[in-house]
Amino acid sequence: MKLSKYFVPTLKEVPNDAVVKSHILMLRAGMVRMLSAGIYSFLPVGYRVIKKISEIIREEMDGIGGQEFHLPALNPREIWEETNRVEAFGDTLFHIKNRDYVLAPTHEEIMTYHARNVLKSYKELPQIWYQIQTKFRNEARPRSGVIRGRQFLMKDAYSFDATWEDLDKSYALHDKAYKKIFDRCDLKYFVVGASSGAMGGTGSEEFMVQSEAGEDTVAHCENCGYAANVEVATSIVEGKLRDEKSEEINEISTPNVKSIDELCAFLKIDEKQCAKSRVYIHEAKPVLILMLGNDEVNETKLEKLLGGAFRPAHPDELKEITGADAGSIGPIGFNGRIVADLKLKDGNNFYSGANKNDYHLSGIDLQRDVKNIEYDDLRIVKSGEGCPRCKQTLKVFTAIELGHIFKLGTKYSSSMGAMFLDEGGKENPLIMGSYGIGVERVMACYIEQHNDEKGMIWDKTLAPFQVQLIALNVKKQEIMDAAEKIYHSLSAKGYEVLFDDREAQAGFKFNDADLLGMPVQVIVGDKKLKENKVEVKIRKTGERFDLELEMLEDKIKDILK
RNA sequence: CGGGGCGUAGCGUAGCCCGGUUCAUCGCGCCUGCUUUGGGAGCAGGAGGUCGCAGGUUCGAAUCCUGCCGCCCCGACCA
Repeated sequence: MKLSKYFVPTLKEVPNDAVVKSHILMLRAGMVRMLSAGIYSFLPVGYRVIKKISEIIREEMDGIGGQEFHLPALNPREIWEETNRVEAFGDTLFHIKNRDYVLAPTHEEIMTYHARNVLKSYKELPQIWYQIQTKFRNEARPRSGVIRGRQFLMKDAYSFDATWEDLDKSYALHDKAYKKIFDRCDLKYFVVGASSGAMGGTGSEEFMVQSEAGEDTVAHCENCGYAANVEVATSIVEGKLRDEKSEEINEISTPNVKSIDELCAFLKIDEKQCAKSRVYIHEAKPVLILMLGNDEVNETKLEKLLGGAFRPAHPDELKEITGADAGSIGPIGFNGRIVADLKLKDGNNFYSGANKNDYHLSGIDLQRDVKNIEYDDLRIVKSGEGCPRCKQTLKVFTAIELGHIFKLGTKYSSSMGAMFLDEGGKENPLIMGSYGIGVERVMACYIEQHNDEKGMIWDKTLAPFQVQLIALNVKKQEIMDAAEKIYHSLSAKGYEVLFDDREAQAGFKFNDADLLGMPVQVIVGDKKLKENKVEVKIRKTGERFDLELEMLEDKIKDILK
């Protein structure tokens, strides 16, 4: 492809509404343009990457026996009523105004619709059906460029099995295929497991990539692969907190000390000696939650423990319940249920609020002084804590969900009446799984992981072109002749070559080439051509060297092998 | 949907507080010509704008007021 005729509108400056690295680079490299919030046009270079990712997905899906479909995005609303998902999706579902259609946000219903009309016998199972197709979701807030859009490409797959054991097999096949896909795309990812357990045998796994643009916060252990959403993540409780000798309780005047940090500074103590208090109202009764130091309460865990609705106490309630304001509350004399995080278990010599404004107590022994105390895992896991599985260090960070595999069970087949006859002639609902990959997210995540200050860095697998051929000074006939010759011979060998034949300064072309980030740059210039040589630059390493013209093809073959 | 920010040429911006003789600025990009050609060139000339939209205040509005639209960020939400 000749760049002089190819639509690649690169930008030198960063468009002001892009914040996320991948978004900035995709815009600057002329790969995408925004049409409206969360709606993007893919330009030729960007679309080449999408096609390559799609092709890898196809190969791996076909490899596990998947059959590719292409379903309509326009769906009659009534099909969605069968599973009650018009209501479930609510405002996220796009509705067509002048006919009773919706724009499909996913395709469980449509796949199940086809399955119920066709799959009548266990002999026809298992089936894996998939497609790579545009989805529509009326996201309240699209963000991060292509990462969260109102219209996006998704590979969605659905499995139909006769038994739960067979579902496990279909699920395992997808798990394997997904790992191959993301490995081939050269993504550094990890898997977050979640055994929902709502229906026997159901489960799901999310394939995640670490990114500041991520929307989930996860705890991950690089050593053993433990990964969990921070809402449910746990960490090991380190060491003992109990000193040999328990001090006596002592009241200390602490004027204007509110936070743990202020308390530590004021008394010159470590935060690990402090028990922080949080009061919640559960079923109209106060519950005191004690946390060690600056640990935060994980309300998801708390909800599991308390069951039912609860909320943080209002400031005026605090005063009424404890006799003090936030900052001076503690367990001694607290009238109500007291639950402490496991890190505090049976500890002594703690500092905590005195339930009297501007006073704290020292020498609190939870064993001795707080008789009715309960313990549970209530804290939000923080980076640096120990992995619950292998005790190595956990990292907490935000991540993007790239893919999700899910054992659906019979939810859709039951509600839509998709039944088959088993060996005994008995009618059963099909047992289903669903499996998704966000195609643009694969691209965005790749760019997030493979870039430098100059631009993107493509590996040969996903690169829009493998070689960027740069002719310096296109007005010189010898240079153009040589470059044209290289262009045609490499193209003839099947290489994808982007030929920069534009009339521009050398620096301009080098910068564009670095921005676009093709794996290999071949530079044809005056001086080296006189020695019958061209220069080759490897984008990833920055390495550059001169090569005899005759050696070029072999070398490129070698680099791209 | 709540909070914050922004909207001036293809992109990035100045001017807005304090309305008018800097009032539409500057850089990049674009067009023409000449020069230049190994890290985003130089000179000369040129094209490109309903200052997001609508209404209001005023002798006069990019500038002040009201409403709307759009975009970004934070949060809530996310089968």
